[in-house]
Amino acid sequence: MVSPSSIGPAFHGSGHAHGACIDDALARAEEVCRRSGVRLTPLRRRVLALVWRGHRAVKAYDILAALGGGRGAAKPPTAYRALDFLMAYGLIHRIDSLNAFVGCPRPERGHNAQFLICGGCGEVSEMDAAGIERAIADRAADAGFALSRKIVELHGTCPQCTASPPCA
Amino acid sequence: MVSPSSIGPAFHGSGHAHGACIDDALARAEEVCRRSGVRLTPLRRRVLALVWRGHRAVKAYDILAALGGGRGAAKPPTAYRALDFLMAYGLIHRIDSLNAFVGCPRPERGHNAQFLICGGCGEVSEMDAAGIERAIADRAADAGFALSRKIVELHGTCPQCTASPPCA
DNA sequence: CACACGATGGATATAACATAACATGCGGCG
DNA sequence: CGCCGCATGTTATGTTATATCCATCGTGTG
Repeated sequence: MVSPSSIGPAFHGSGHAHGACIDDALARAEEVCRRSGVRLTPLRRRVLALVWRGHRAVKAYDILAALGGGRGAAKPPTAYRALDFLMAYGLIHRIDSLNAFVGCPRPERGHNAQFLICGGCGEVSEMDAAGIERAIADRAADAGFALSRKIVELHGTCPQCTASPPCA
Repeated sequence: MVSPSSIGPAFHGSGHAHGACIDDALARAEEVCRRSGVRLTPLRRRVLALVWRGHRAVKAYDILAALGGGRGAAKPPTAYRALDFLMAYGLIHRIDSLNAFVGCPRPERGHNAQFLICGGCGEVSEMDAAGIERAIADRAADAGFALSRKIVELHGTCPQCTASPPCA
């Protein structure tokens, strides 16, 4: 069985009980907000659940469309405000190279993150690889460069897609 | 003197003869195109020179505005097509986290690249740090992940800006 | 209660970034 | 010439993101 909240370059593939991933993410979010004294409002909760619809990065306008299901469609600021909030508390990450957002599997701790992004299935796997961070910190130090935000987005093909490309 | 085509995390600061950087970049581009049997047309040359206006990342619509100097203003596809061409031949890189483009100081060889991006002066410094590449390759291999595109964009503050922040 | 306030999010508009689809011009070549 | 291929121009539209202003709601306080 795949442990849904484990960290590392684990790709989930198509066969796992994803409901638990969503539930876990929401539970973690409740906890983070409780500790920070901020509110996980129904809207923010809904947006977080939408980001966690899968292990793929989700576009802001897809969120928006999903929100607006009924008649009065939701407007962009509604989605972006919720996404900004979730980012501020580390509950989601933005993947700049995709203009999209992905759930953070472990928002509870400040962490570094690198992303493996499969071009086949679209799955995004978050890592916190000490070796990569160290190499980056070393190089920045050599250059006298004070790091703030570190973006590492690695595109390629995950093991499942390498084994059996998604032809469907 | 600063060697304009040297590689490494060298920041140029404000005091260098930048004309030489532009001239060198154009000369390298001519050479790359000659070898590949493609044409560095006047438009492409102009766009490349505009990207090399400084060591900062340049936005597509700024290029566009600079192109449209005369009467019939240039349209977006004009700029994007030239930028796409320059990217295809490695003459410029796209900085995804800025939606902007920066000249490549050594297009002549296939290479990896990581970018140091100063939030103070905006200067972007391209590196090819073997240690970072190795750490990334190792981690991807552990995950059984076949890498294609590697994005490493490191935001922070360059030595010059750390020493004397650009208050002006 | 009346009021001020801060937080949330709805509404309107527009800015910023990017591409699709089709037309034109121009040089090379049979 | 007639055709092709490439580069560029033109028109329109799609996609992503933000600014600004306003309505609502809960809460603390006089």
